[in-house]
Amino acid sequence: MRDVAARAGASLKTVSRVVNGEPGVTPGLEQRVRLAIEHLGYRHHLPASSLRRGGGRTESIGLLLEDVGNPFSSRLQRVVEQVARERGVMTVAVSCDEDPQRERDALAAFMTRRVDGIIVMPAKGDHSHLRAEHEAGMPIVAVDRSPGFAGIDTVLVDNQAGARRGADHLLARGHVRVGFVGNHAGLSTADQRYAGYRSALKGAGIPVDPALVARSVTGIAGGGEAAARLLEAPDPPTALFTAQNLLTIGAVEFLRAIGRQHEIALVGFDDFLLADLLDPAVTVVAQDPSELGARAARRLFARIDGDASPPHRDVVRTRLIIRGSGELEPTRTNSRKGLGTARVRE
Amino acid sequence: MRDVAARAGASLKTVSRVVNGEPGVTPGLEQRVRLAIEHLGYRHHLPASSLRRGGGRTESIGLLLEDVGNPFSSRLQRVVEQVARERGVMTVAVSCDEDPQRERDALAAFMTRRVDGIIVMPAKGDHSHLRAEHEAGMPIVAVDRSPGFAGIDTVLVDNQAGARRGADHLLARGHVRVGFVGNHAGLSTADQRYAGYRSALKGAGIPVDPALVARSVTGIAGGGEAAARLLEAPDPPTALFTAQNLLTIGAVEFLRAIGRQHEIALVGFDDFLLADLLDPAVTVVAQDPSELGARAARRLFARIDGDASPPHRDVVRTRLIIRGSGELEPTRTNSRKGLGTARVRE
DNA sequence: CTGTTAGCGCTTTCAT
DNA sequence: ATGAAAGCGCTAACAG
Repeated sequence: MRDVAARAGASLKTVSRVVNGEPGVTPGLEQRVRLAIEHLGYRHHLPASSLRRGGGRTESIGLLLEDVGNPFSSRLQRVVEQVARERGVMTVAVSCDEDPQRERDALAAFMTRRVDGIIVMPAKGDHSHLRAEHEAGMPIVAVDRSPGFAGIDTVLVDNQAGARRGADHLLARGHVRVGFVGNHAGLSTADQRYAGYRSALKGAGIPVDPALVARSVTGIAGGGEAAARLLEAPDPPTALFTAQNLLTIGAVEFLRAIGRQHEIALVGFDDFLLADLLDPAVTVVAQDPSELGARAARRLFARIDGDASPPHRDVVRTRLIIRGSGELEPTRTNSRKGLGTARVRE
Repeated sequence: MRDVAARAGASLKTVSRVVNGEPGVTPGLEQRVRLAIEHLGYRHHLPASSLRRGGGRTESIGLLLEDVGNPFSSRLQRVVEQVARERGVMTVAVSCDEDPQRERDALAAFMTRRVDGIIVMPAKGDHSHLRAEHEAGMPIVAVDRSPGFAGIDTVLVDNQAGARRGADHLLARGHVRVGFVGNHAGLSTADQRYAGYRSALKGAGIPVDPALVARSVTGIAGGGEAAARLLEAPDPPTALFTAQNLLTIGAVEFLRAIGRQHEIALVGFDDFLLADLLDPAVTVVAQDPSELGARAARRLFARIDGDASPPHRDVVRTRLIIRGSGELEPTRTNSRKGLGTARVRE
């Protein structure tokens, strides 16, 4: 920048003015400065600029996700990035794979880098650090999951109502033995979905049978294994409610592998690509990650812009998408595993 | 930091030493400093630190993708982020949706933020800016697509060989009328895949029929429409080769919608989740985005660490995954479009 | 082992 | 309308 000033025969401040588009520079001078910039290949240095500037915005935000590879997360990221870009802000995304330690590390790294704000999908466990950073003045919005304490903006999905809706859908079809496969117990979303399942059973006057419940299940493989385990119960389920997208996929794979995909009803929480092309197509309780991300981003930027209103709590509704797998009738016979066993359906 | 020094009764430099874990500080003093840091809630300021430090690493890299929402991109991002994290480096991801203008903007933004390096999946079109930044000293690695000029490290997929393999697979099954559905003509990957298709036909002594080729097709909906168009040709294809994951999905949806998924053979380029659960399961030429990302990231960090060797050109092989859709025999009857119109072929 | 001084690249403040 | 000087938070270089 010094070189630019020298070459243009202007002062540092003038160059600064031109670079930042501030008014009060003679067109001729401005032209000379621009030429010098062009000629020298000068690049504005944002970090240095932020340093001196009041408030010191870095024009970047942090996004802390479970796993960028999960379709739900990546759609969320997509829209957050888009909203940020419209403001000239870049998004730094970190996957922490449900690891609280990594979450803490990433949060610390965000602080150190002085991002302007953070959107976080809290892992399970302790969130005191989150609270600490927030109280230190960092704008933070929790998305998809409750941070476990008040005082912070949150944008959540109506998990309990959605899960209840999904389970009710199966019960309405006449299913009495409905299995539940859920992810990480202790995670707010997982717990709420489980609560929704319980509430549906309770509403139908059916007791919860522990043999039909698998919790803290992880990933596609885990979902398949859990489904297998549930179907081995003495009095096995005729329907499954899977509380997360990967678990649903795992269950679908398993049912298909044993050739019972048209026999065991299935409703999944969270939609996924191609769910409508499977056979049977998978009935799901759909969330809207784009909506979630957009609201979270807007909330965050409102805070960054100085909004000091009390913490908001925004809840996005879910939608039941009927496709076929959730509308299968309960089988009357006791279910048998394995292939090729003929059975009566009635 | 000044406050910390004052409270600990030490100098700024000593605090700096403690913060950076430099040797040569008396344990007692160090303890006092740590206490003061804790008490005052002091946070190290990385941007300021970078500014003064030699070379001024920002400990961040830029990742320029087509669309973070595409599974291929998000898996790539995942692994890049992981490699970066192991070095304490954060990843700034930007989706530019094949828009060259956005690509330029994002690149400029990366420069302005002084990222330590950039991994870019070049959009089609002009890449002079890429070259310019690279010559200005920014470490850059092109991934998945050729940047259109030499001099820069690239990590590519063997698109042409992979596509040839996929098309050959269909030809070997006896198909003579093989349709091609590809994305953006002008994009290196798309062009290479098309070249692979042509080379396969040539090898079989079959001329390329323009009526069976759809290029510059975009997205799931586009893939479906293109498949529809091809099947309406006077002498329609008995097999389709779709050159990108979304196009494959679109074609699958369409074939299924018209009930001919067991009749028209299909091989897709790029694997996708659940491809093995569809009916028929979809035969694909699989790429390995994780491998691609890992190699690109390692290459980038080698450059960042000062590697000045000539540009590398790394090619990752593809793998044909046989699942069913690509092994369907050519139908002898003339194909019928729509529903119910019978026609004779020969 | 510890502290002082200078200065990274930029923008503020205040003069001119 | 333009510029000189001071300083953002930190660390390199050199003292003590």
